[in-house]
Amino acid sequence: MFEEHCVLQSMRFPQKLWRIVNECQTGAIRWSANGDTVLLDYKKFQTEYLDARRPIFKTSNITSFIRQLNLYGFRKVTSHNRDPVCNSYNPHVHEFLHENFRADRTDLLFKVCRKTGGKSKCLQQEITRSAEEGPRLQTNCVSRLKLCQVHLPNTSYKPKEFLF
Amino acid sequence: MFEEHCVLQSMRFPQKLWRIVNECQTGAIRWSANGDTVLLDYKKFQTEYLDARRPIFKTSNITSFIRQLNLYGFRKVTSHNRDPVCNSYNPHVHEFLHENFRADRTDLLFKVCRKTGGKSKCLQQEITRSAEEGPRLQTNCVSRLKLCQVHLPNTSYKPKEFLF
DNA sequence: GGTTCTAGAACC
DNA sequence: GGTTCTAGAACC
Repeated sequence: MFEEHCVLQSMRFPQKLWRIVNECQTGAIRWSANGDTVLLDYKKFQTEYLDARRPIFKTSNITSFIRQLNLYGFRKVTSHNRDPVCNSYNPHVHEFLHENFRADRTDLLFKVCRKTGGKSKCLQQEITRSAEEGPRLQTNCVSRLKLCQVHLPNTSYKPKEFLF
Repeated sequence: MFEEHCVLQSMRFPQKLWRIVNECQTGAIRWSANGDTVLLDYKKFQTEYLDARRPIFKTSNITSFIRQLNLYGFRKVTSHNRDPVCNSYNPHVHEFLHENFRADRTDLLFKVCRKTGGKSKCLQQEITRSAEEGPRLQTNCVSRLKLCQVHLPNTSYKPKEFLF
């Protein structure tokens, strides 16, 4: 278990995040029902994963963690197409989307990389983004509508297996 | 007490903040030992003053609260001239400085105003800042050195009277 | 005027 | 590559 913790610490941000989303059992961080976005409970996440006494990330600051998400291209999901878990009863839960950060898709994970000031190393990501954006979002909206009809509290995507 | 709460809600940010710094008894927010900066315990402050069930500010988000501080010209105090309370034993305590936000100086409070994109309404503040900056900081460093020698835990400036 | 999301820049 | 502080911009 101690060794496990050391492995986590040494990983890069996207890999570390993917691992944590899959292993967390408390709802601090989890996949949305579709498995294509991440649901983050700021309050729980701070307590469980940003505790300075047990450092997993180098910061204990939720703001710095959000900055990392943005630097890696995650975007907040707002407005009508949020996961139904993000409602007024769960004010601390926020949803983040990255085209290439999805449950069961470790094959895409290499495309999640840090945005740099100048030219990005994630060339492939840039190229494919515009082509995928349109249809994906459409599909997402339809499935979200269905979800809203049948949603039960705490329904969220359960990963089938851990690939790391 | 309920009425009191309504009054707080209707105040502008600097006045509201000044009031809270003076009335808070828990250490969530308080004056530094000198009374010229504000010590903010993110964790306690979130619980006590950003609770969505008892809204004082319109946000329950500590990040938005910090954005307000910055918009009004508060700056984080970093490096060696921090108040001794801001140490590794108090990881949630952060210190903020505004030239015109000080204990017992309500006469300066009108100069604490929102930075706008273009021209600021706080013309007087702009003019006096450069003249005051040098000597004030020097004095501050000396007194901080003394404080470091004699510092006792939880020592902080106690306001003499509430002027609102 | 207040809130939110994201990014710039400097630093480690 | 990660962290921190601050600001831009859009929105309410």
